[in-house]
Amino acid sequence: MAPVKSRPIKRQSVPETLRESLQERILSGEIREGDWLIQDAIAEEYDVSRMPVREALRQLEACGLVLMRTHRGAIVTSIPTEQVEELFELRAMLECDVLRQAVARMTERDIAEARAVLNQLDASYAQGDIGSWGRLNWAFHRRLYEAAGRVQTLNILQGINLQIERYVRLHLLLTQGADEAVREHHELLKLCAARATDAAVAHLREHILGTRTNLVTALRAHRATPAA
Amino acid sequence: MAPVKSRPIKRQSVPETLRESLQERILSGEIREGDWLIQDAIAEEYDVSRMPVREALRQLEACGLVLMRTHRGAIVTSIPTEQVEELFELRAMLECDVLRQAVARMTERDIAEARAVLNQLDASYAQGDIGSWGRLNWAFHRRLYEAAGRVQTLNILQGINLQIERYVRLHLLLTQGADEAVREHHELLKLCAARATDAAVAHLREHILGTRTNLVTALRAHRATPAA
DNA sequence: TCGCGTATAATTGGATACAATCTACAATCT
DNA sequence: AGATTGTAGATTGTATCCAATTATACGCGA
Repeated sequence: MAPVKSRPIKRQSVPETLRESLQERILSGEIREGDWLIQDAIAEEYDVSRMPVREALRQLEACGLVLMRTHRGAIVTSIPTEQVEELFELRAMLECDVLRQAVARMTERDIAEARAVLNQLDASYAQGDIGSWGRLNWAFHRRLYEAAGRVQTLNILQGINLQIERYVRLHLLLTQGADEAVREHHELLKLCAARATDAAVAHLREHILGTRTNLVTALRAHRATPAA
Repeated sequence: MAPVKSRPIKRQSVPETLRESLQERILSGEIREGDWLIQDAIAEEYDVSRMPVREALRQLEACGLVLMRTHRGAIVTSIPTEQVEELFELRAMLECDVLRQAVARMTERDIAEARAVLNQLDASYAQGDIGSWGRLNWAFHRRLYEAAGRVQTLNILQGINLQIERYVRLHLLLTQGADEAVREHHELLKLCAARATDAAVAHLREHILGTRTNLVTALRAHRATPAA
């Protein structure tokens, strides 16, 4: 039997698997768009063989973060600005739809747990922990939608979030702050708690599309500069 | 310059890679939901080592067709009926949105090529070639939407299509025919050609949601039976 | 007879070695 | 000089072997 040993808790924000580590390095920008991922180099760096590396790369390919071509290796993908814009518009459509269904079924517990995540989100924002902010941002949105019971929609939204997280982080770095988003989150939660469905959905739409506009503008400017 | 050498054409409907072969066997129902995929068995069957099998399984896991658990192997996933229903509703929302944007930008060439795909679709239907039907059905829809230039939306729709194709094929097998869908496809194309955007979108919505209702009903009945 | 613990078999995860393929550069030909 | 071809290096794809883990079957005792 297990002795009085402390449980092997998985710390949440520290990448454990090879895939998670590489994913985090891509999302954080340490590994940049267009960089080649050499299996041998990664294997040596993590002190494993190339096999686990290949598995990790396959998974990253599935997420759309890298592209693998036979006998040519894996390259970190880059999403054109127009497609980043498109992804935000997809978010607006899907999240508004799922939020509408969620609000009607939300329990007090749902509200409370969403508020708890929001508090963590505020904390990470106050500390300037961009990595946690990106993760918690999606966690908050997701928690709001869970009452809808739309598993497949959430899966797709999670994939979209993974795609855009790189640019959300970059946006935070470039603009140094997103006070507006913080306020909008609180307002959104308040509207949900009041069961003001239409107002909540409208607010969410503005929140997402507003972020889209700001982020896309910053991204265009960033990409226009030669090599800042 | 290139001599009179014939191009090395890849035949489209014949699975070439291991992943494509396994995928086709899952979609066709030869490998069923809940079946375990034993690496050794597959490796021997295809006369390769287990390495390529593992790569293929990882890719299938990425598509959502199989689920891999460490040291426990890979199992063919099964989508609950409610989630199949949800996927069709996602299709309705996303495809209607993208069709609206596409119709305005369609050229005569777009129409003509969509019609060409539709003819192939009719042919495969006449021949009872369910495998080709499933593939061409999506190809037709996709061709209609391409003018919208919504790359990310099409990617997501392609993923959804892959998930539901198993059940679409099953539906065709069970109900022995989809004359209604054939007519609706022609009507949809006609409305697009006439640039009747609202009518086309409304028709598409009915087409998808109608298919949803029929398919879900059949699927529920099929799954309710013990082991037919 | 049922539950439990152990031993054995089956299966997967990873490491190393080798073969196949691609890229880059230099030498050669027109 | 420009284009083409050949060769060397780097990189990926696959096979084989071993370790780690899980599932199964058997035996034991209550």
